[in-house]
Amino acid sequence: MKLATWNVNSLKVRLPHVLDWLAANQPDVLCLQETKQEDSQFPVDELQQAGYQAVFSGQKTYNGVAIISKAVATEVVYGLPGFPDEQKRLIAATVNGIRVVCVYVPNGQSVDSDKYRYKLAWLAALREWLKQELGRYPKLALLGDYNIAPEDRDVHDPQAWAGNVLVSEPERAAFHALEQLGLRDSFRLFGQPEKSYSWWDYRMMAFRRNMGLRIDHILLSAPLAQNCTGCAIDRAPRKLERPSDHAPVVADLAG
DNA sequence: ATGGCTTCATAGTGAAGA
Repeated sequence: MKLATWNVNSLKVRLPHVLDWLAANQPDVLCLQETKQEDSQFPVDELQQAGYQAVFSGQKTYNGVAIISKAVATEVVYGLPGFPDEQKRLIAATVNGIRVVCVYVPNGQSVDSDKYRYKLAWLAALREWLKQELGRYPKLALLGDYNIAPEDRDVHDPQAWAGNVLVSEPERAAFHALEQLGLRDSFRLFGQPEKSYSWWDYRMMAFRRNMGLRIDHILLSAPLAQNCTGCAIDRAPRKLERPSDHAPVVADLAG
C-alpha cells in the first residue's frame, strides 16, 4: 500500500507530470493540493485511463484538493466539519479500509496578518475534528501541504526563517498538537538524508541550491505507523520543465 | 534588495503563494 501527497500548484498545468508520476510510481492513493480548478474541469477521464478514480473539491484560481485512488473511495467528506469556509482545503474518504484525509493548510502569509490567525483557527478546528474522526477510524492518514516546517532541521536556514510564517512557534505547536492525537510523522520514523525538503521557492534558483523547507507531510495513526515500511520525498518531478514548487511525499505501508 | 518566479484572471497589471 503506497500513499502519497503532492501540492501540484495547478492541476491544469501539471496534469502531464501527475500522469507520468502515477504511471511510474503506481501509488494506491495520491492526495493533491492547489488543484486551482472547478470541479467541472477536473480531469476525470484522463485519470480513469491511467487506472485511477478521484474525489475532489475545487474552486477557480485558488486552493482545491483531491484524492486519487485505484480503489473506490467511500464516505467522502467535503470541507472541514464545524468550520464553514469558502476555501476548498479539505477532503476525506475511506480507501482500502484506511481513512484518508487530504489537507491544504492555509499559508498564513505573515505572522501579523488576518491570514495567520485564520491559519491557526483552521488548524485548531482540524485538531478537534480529527479527535472525533480517529475515534471512528483508528486507521487514519493525514496527508497534505501543512505549510509548517515542524523543526529547524526541516528548514534550510533556520536563522533566516526564525519567527517567520511556516516556522513560528504557534504553528509548530499546532503541528505537535496533531501529533499529540497519536499521529506520527511518517518521514521521521526512518533515518533520512540531512537537508530533506519538500518545497523550494521558484526564485533565486532555490531548488538547485537546495534552499527549501519540509512542509508537506504524511501523518499516520498508530495502527498505520506500525506497518509503515518507509517514507521518502521524490525530488525527481521538481527537476522537470515547468515543475510544481513542491515535491511528492510517499509513504509505504505493509499489507 | 520585502525582490527574486509562477499561476490565475485579465487584457496591463495585481494578488497570492511560501
